[in-house]
Amino acid sequence: MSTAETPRLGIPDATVARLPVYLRVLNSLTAQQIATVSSGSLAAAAGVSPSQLRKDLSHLGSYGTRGVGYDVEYLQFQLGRVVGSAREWPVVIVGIGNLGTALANYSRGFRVVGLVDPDPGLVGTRIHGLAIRDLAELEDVVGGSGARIAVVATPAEAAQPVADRLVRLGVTSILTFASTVLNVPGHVTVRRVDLGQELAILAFHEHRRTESRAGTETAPSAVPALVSSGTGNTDKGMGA
Amino acid sequence: MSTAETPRLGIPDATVARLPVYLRVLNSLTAQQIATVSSGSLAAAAGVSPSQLRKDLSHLGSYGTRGVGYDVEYLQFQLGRVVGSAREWPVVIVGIGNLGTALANYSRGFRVVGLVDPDPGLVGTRIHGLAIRDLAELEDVVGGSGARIAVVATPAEAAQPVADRLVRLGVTSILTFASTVLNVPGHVTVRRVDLGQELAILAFHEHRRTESRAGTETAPSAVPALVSSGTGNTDKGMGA
DNA sequence: TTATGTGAAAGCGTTCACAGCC
DNA sequence: GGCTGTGAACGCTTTCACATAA
Repeated sequence: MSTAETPRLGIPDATVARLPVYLRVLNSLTAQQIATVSSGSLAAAAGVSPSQLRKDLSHLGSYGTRGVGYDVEYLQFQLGRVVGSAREWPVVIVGIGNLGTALANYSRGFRVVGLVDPDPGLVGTRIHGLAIRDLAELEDVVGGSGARIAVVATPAEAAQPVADRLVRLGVTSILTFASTVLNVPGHVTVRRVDLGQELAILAFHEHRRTESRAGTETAPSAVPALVSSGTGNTDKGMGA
Repeated sequence: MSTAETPRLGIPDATVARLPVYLRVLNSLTAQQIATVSSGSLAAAAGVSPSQLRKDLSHLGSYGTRGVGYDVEYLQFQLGRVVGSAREWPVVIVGIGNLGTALANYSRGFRVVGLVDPDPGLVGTRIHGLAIRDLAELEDVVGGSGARIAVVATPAEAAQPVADRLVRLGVTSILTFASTVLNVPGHVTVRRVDLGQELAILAFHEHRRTESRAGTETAPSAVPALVSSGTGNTDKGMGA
């Protein structure tokens, strides 16, 4: 063990969830031809505190230069290596409604290799040159592409059966938009994004606001704000 | 202050994020004409542990009956009251691409009162009877509807200017799908859903899996699984 | 002097275990 | 007996403060 080339397994989940954000900011910095960046600026752009950014990066290794900052390109490379975004993962999308279509048009960091939908009127349609295939051929599509990541953008009632088939086909990562909770074996990673739920959470915050405006005898107290701008800088001070 | 009718301000954010899930399960139980439910069943259906469900509900009040469980309809009512889903919040959607359209078709617990897009080819088109209006008229649309919740489903570069205008119009809750981090005043709640990022996180997990399969000299160690099925029941035991 | 990297402390969230009530 | 409600323990995440290096 000479130079610390070890990315070290065991990165906290919370950190993993933020790495793609950092990577995106770095991409934007590269586009602006910015070669070096400090933890303060990078953190501000990513909407986190500088110390959190440094702690996050420290889990991957020491890729910065003290007194200077981070070399954008190098850090970008290292992050890309860890996140796996460097390699483009094959992804299969099940359910080509508005949401599925939106995903199909995405193509950063991964490659859509399969589109599946049960609607006969949709089967055969092409998105970016890729034809939509029938749900019955799911086994073929997944098996043929070797995809391990799948997106479930079907109605709620279809989600679980589809997930079961996906898991049987060797899929180990699922992104679902269905409002139901998917039941999968422990070795499968599921991420659920529920648009209705996101709005319901916002509704709660509005509800709380109007309630406190009605003003019972509870202290007014400043609203904490779940996610605000990254203005609450800590550390020592912040560079302009 | 006699009976505990106080929903108590200061519910943990993590709990707030789960309440809509519980509410959805309760709706489904009502549809099945089920009158009573235990924390165990409800938790299983929601994909959380029974103790977590009970703790979550305990923040709202004591709405269950010991030895029996929860009255579905009553709990549904109380949860709806807290979440604010009972009242249908007016929502404005900016950016009517595939994502915006998907949102526009949603209509549970809130009411879409405005659709806005800069594309002249789209302006005038109706979704569920509501006409898409030009981005230039955003002030009119938001002001006229009194909406406090807005969805930003625009390309990344348009998100910040749109958010600025929304905030100026009195919007205090924003759901954004743009990959950039929105800069807003502290009193505004922002929730960001980045589809590309969700996939990037899954890609990381796949990356980690294949890496540990390649097996460097690091200990193999069982993969933790970020989100699995709720099979890991704790408490005492689990019913069927 | 600057800005990173990191132990230590503080803050949250989840799980446990059991008291309390039906 | 059964199941809820909840203090206490535990573990994870974030923040702080400073040692470290250019």
